[in-house]
Amino acid sequence: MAGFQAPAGTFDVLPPESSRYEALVARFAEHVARAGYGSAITPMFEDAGVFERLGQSTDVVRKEMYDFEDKGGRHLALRPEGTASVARAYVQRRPALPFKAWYVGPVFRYERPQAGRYRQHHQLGIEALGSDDPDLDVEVMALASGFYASLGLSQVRLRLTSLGDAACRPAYRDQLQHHLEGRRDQLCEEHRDRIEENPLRILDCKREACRAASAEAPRMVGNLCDQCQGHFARVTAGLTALGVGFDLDPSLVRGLDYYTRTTFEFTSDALEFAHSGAGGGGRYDGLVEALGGPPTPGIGFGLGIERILLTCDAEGTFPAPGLGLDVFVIDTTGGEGARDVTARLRAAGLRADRAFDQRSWKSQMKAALRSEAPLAVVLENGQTSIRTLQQKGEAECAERSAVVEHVEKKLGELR
RNA sequence: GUGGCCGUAGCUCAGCCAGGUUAGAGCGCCAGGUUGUGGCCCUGGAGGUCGGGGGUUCAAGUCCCCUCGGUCACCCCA
Repeated sequence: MAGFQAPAGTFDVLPPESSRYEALVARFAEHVARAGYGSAITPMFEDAGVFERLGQSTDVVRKEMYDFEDKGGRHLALRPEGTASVARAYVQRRPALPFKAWYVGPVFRYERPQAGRYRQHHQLGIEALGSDDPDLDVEVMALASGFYASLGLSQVRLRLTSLGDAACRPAYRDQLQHHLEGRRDQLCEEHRDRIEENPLRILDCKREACRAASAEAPRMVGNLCDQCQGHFARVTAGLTALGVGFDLDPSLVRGLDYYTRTTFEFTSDALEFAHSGAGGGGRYDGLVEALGGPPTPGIGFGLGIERILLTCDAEGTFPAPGLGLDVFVIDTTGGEGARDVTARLRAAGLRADRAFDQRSWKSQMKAALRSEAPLAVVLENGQTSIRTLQQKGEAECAERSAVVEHVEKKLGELR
């Protein structure tokens, strides 16, 4: 166990599990491409200021960011989430609106690792900039919801609320603050002094003290301005029309401060509470402006790949696809035959693997069976044969020179 | 960042509480036997700085301290 290990909170994804990651990303790409989202590839690090615009009361930025100074004295940070980079790219490049993009990649947060919680995890996400049409909110949530469903997941729930906007949130905030101040000594120790900083966060506190104190507290959804209320009504009606199930959750508060209006989270009932969050997102109509761009509405979501796969495990769905080998070459005559035949099979477009190191027949046979290839080509003294592997069958002799054609024919018969 | 539990073979673990010959098992791996040259079965083999460092002791996998990593709760989130 001496030597190097992956840094705390990071991990390696090796075959066969890695094929599951790839299949998940491929499925996501296909799913959102159908709705007109193209892929955005942005840097994994940015000027730290890009993320600081996400809000100073968010832990992800305030205390969990991997920031550092580079050799040129620039203050940079590994991205702690995906939205800010896409928004920054929009401000810098100004693609035509609406701008719809998806992304995949690692994000970094300096946290205490735990099951389902890492210092580097991977997110899939989409962002749609340039429209405040509530139908776009519906599209975004429906895409996420449909993606979970396409994986065979049935225990992922969409929880939804509206956080209002610049017109109604400040007034609500004051009202909430006032309410909580009257009950300051009832709050848990942690939150007693955070009423001014972020009173909304207290609504989400799990401690009995805070829950009691905030039980009667006014809720944002009940204090929306007319426009936000209209927007939210269109959103819920749209989801219902499309058959996307959701639960209204007025206590929902998300970790990033930039959210406005529609805000949502996907949680899996199949996972432990501590890491049950499988994705989340919402509208961020002020973010582009905060990053120095023109006032531009936007909405998007980020989904945690590891959490999704944990959920798949818990629900017994979306297994890792195999390598999909067509044929495995066994050679007990020294290896030159395997070298040449394998090369010819591959050149013909087949997926072929072989054993090395002149192992025994038995060992090569075991490897062939393990490979899950349906066929084996067996090279022995003066003889070449083709065998079915998944069930015992007669070996068919073949001319060495015609082995590729023979394998192709046999594969055709098996399918 | 706070607290609890855990680190022994590639994997899953026993051994530690009451320190004492060459540290074990199952699975996996390699070789041989058996089998219709094939998944079972039988025999043998390779593989371990007992996470790392320090200490106590005649003697440490076992006791103590530190450290690294994992895990659980909190915090927070994907």
